[in-house]
Amino acid sequence: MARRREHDRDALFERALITTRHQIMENGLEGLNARKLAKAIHCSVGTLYTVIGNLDALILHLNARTLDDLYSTLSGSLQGLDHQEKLLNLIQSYLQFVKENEKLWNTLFEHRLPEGEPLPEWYQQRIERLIGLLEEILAQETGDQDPKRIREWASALWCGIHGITALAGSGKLGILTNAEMDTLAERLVTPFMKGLSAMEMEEKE
Amino acid sequence: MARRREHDRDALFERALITTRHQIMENGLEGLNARKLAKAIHCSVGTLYTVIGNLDALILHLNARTLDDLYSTLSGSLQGLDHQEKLLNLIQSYLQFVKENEKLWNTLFEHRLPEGEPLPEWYQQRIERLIGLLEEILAQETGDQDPKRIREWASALWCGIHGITALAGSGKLGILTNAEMDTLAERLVTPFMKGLSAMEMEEKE
DNA sequence: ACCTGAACACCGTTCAAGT
DNA sequence: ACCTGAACACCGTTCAAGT
Repeated sequence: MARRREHDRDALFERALITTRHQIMENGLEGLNARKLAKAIHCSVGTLYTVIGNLDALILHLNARTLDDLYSTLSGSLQGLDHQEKLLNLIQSYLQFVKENEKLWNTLFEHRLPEGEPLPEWYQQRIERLIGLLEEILAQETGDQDPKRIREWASALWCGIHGITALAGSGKLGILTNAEMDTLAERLVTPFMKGLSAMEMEEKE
Repeated sequence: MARRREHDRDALFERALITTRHQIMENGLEGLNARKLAKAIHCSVGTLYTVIGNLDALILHLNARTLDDLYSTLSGSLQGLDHQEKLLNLIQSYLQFVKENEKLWNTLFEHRLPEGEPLPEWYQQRIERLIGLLEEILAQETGDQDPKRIREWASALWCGIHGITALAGSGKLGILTNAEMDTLAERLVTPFMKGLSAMEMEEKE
């Protein structure tokens, strides 16, 4: 019996998640609301809340899924490339994902937990897995052995690309420039990598 | 008579703006609300609305003021420096401003106009003035003459720094790294600039 | 003319009442 | 046991009614 109930609840949660995904893809995060969602999955608001806890938790699960999709896309895009191509390819795939999933990606950053609430472990791990992809490439590319420095470069570069997508996503990039995200990313990454190699060469002397 | 009324309305608007600023500095954007604000400036909600139009407009004016403060701070910090010091100084002053005005700075990006509404001219100009500071420095530093390319580098770098502050401001930087904003900025900017100079040298051959 | 605040149209979330 | 939806505590914004 308990098993049956569990299954029903899981199925309802899944329906809630998928419907949320659709609603956000169409109208963004601010188009989401509990009453509409309950109606769409054919249950009462009360039942919805017993299943999802609250809207924040639901959105967190949606975001985790978006991060999973991003990870699959990115790690897939690296298959069978030799290592010089990997970095630009990673970034290009990332930007393409952002463009194709604009509203979902915006939700990743528009949504904030109440002040002080930390992101749950299982959520943080999904982000770490992503930055791991970049660390690996940078370690290969630069030949640097210091994991702390690699992590800092990877974070800095990740932030850099994030800035481009964040401003684009909020419609504020157009004030700075007419350039596309891809152009800006190239303008940032190419000098950055060239500088890194130069620094490595100096160090070897 | 008309003059007198104008003055009263302007004074009330100013009080609304200052009080908003205080409320946001203490409780962030989501701590703001029309009823509390009206009470704090001793008028009814109705009167508040005749003066501010709506909350979006009020926040836009607050943000414009924050951008003005940032511009003063940054251009002041460049006075009397020789040109190699300027870039790192600009970025350091920027990061310090963000830290000292965390909630105001967050409001700059947390606040979004309703979908499709463009930012007003007078607001966009304040952003352009800021990017202008960076363009000037990059033009000096690289010696590059092409204004389009300078604008792209400036935008890319601005986005890069923005990414660091945006993730820090939303509490998500700590997932990537324990490094401080300053460290990350240095890790991004130093290779970037080194790469730019290397590219300029190659071009001259 | 101008100010007021009750009223409207929404929210997220809960819990007494029903089955 | 479980589901329901009215009810609570909020929002932003407006406008009939008062001065």
